[in-house]
Amino acid sequence: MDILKELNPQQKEAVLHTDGPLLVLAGAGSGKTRVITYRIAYLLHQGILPENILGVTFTNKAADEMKKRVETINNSFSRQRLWISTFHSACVRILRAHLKNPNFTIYDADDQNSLIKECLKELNVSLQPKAVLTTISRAKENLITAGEYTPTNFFEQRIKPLYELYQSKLDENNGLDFDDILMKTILLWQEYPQILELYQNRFKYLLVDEYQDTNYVQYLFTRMLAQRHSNICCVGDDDQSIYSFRGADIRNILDFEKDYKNVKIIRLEENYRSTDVILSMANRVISHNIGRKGKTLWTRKTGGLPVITYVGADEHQEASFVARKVLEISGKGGGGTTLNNFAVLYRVNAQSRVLEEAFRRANLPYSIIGGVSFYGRKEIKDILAYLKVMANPQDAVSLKRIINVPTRGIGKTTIQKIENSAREKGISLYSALQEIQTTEILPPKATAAIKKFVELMDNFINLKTTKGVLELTNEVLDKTGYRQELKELAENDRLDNIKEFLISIEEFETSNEDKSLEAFLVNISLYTNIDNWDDTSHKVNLMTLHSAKGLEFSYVFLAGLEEGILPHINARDEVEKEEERRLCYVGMTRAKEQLFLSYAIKRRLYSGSFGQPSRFLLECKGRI
DNA sequence: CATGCACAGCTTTTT
DNA sequence: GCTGTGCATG
Repeated sequence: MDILKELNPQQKEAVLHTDGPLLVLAGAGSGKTRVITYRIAYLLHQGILPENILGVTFTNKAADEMKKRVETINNSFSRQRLWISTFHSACVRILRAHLKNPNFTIYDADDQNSLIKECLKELNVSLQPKAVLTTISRAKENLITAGEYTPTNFFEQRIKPLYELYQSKLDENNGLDFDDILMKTILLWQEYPQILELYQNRFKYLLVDEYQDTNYVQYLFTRMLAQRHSNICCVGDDDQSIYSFRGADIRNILDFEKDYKNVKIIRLEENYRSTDVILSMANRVISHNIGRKGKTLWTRKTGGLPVITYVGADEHQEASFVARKVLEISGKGGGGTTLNNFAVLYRVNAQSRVLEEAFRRANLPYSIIGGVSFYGRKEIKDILAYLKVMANPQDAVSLKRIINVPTRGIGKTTIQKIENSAREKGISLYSALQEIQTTEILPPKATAAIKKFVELMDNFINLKTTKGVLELTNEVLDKTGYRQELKELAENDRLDNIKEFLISIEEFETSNEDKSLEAFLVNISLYTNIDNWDDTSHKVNLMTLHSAKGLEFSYVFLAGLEEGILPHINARDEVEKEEERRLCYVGMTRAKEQLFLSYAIKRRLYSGSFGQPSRFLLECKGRI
């Protein structure tokens, strides 16, 4: 097979070792994606059926890219039958196939927030919604249901009833939060072993990307599937584990040898990305971490441009320096390097503002990756809420979001009354709205408004059977007066966003087999802002260190290398400090040609003051 | 029911 | 120091 010639000995070994558990410790830029894609292509070449392979990644972008790359190597298989997807979309697919009520709504962070606020109010508890949600999420990540949750301290005692109420509300709404998607899949398998068996038999070959970032449920997912055939290949880098705050457990990769018998471990240590100068600096920083699997990256690219350290008097100077350097390098020789080859990486989103100002002053186009996502915009969420109610009228969170948007005379007290009556009767909020015409607990004006709203929604729901998503959405925009209102208020940005949203629907309809409203909503819910990032437009990329993982750029700036920012002030113990160090390492290893490190002596951020150079700077240079 | 003001709260966030 | 949220007012 010709393709094997394009691999180095270790990569080749990883591709050829198809049977039995395999752990590939792939350093930054060592051709990890190449190994996974070639491995899949090789399996197919060996006559393994596409439906017998499952590849799991963390982002849709990674999954899409992988699928594309497999296709370029080997085009003679049915792409429909090959599953390369994120953990979440794989689980949604499984749940939709086996759950009694498969038209569930996926609740995002916003929806979760509204729901938990309701719970806090109802139970008259004053805790931060975020803290409660994090605790619940952590429980679900560890497969602990509301019923099983056993408090061990006062805080958890207060959480328990909240978790129970929150979960019962989710169930009533037929809604699943992101953690439910994973947890319920495992619970399904535990309850119905024959369903698990079905998938064990189907997926004879498993590939797991970014294994260092898996949490307990994700680990279980792979473990349970692999139990039968043990053909599992996990690829990861313990030095790039940066999501422990989301429940990622570095032990999954460190204990791989204990979990499986006859484990083969292959290290990919040749780096094809960075120059020797950059790499040795990154190596020096990460070597300060203990508890690593241990590996040393090397490169054939000897020498290279020097790493530049800049000390600014304040954050504005630092930002000007970055903009100046970008101008200088990109302008060199009248053409130089295009702007998409530059990235500015920072620890916290709040740092982006000063940088943006500097780029605007310098007339340099930039794009921010992350921050508020497109689908997180109010107008998009409003329209989506209409579509969600159509797909699942039980979804009271979405229903309450749009019941008075645009305003149609259904106020807070009215909603409260109907909610109460719904609870008394034990029916959904939407059913209560439908029944309202025959009761007289409401003033005639409110009753009329509700009647009109229900008529509108019922009409939409009827249209669902005959019209596609695009037509439905246009119908919503027109019949609700939403578009009209935005026009009257001259909200042009929002109108543009809606136009873009309509375009994304068209794209969905042309590129997907299942064009149903339900499929569209799943698609949207599981998409994130990094997924539709256009890395070819000529703009400087601004993003957090977290968002930068998996990406590479010719020129990389690490801004704000100060004690308190990186490592972050909240990273208190040594374990957390090590994760900050890995974050720094991830940032450094993004650079292909040149790396710039900067910090400011004085910085205004959250009214705090920083200014001490980061310990990581000292560690990599030995001096400042 | 929309508007305005005070006030909390602020790390990262693949889904 | 800034921004989004929640409550009170008109």
